[in-house]
Amino acid sequence: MGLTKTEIFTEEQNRLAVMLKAMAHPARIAILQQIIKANACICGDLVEELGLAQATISQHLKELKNAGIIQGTIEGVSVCYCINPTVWNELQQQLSAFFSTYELKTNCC
Amino acid sequence: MGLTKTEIFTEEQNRLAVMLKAMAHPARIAILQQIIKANACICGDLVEELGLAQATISQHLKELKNAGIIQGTIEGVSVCYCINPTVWNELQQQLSAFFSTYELKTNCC
DNA sequence: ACTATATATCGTAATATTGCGATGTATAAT
DNA sequence: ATTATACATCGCAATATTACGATATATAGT
Repeated sequence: MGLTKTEIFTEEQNRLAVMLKAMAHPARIAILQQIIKANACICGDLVEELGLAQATISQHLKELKNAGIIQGTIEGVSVCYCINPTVWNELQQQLSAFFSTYELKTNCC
Repeated sequence: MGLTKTEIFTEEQNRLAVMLKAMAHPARIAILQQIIKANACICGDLVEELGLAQATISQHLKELKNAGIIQGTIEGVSVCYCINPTVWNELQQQLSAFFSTYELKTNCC
């Protein structure tokens, strides 16, 4: 064993899990915050901002990109990363919907 | 290596990462959905609902409980699990705030 | 006390993640 | 063409996750 049984879950559950997993690391949360804060796209600045090696940051960026949360555009020597608005909004919607399904009721344990 | 460098991140970043990580698995998303749907708390029903072994479900429940997202109350032979309203709302607030920091601007890559 | 039921925990195998140094690749400048 | 800069990728070691069978624990009913 050791691998998730994706086949027994819905497409939606798997997709949400992938997105959340991409965000579920302090370094990647910090990267997203930095990208959002700088509005325009950043790249190697992240290596200096956070205290991680270049290879590590690059790997984290790849994971965020794979999940579709960010997008990178080559700009000369460097690469400019920014939020993917479509995916970002999609995720926001889905999470919002997910959280709002819960409603506190007294008859619980 | 192989372990996250939590010391270089803020308390908030680490906390959010822990919560998201707890939710970042299709089985645990399914479990949360089931718990919310059934409103009142469930337990071993989850084993039948999802197609996973009892030990596996128990482990997933433990992770959700460790993150504080759910809480379990012993009820005779069985254990009743339900959402922890405080943590749930906290997480909802934090995520909402996080997502709303982003605002689309044209001058991007 | 004995048995059934429900859940938790242990131990284990397979696989994934994290982080980094070293190295590759691709553009810009001289 | 050569060199510098910026990233990406490879390979590795340490650790974490996922899933499950087997076993422990704890309550309820007889």
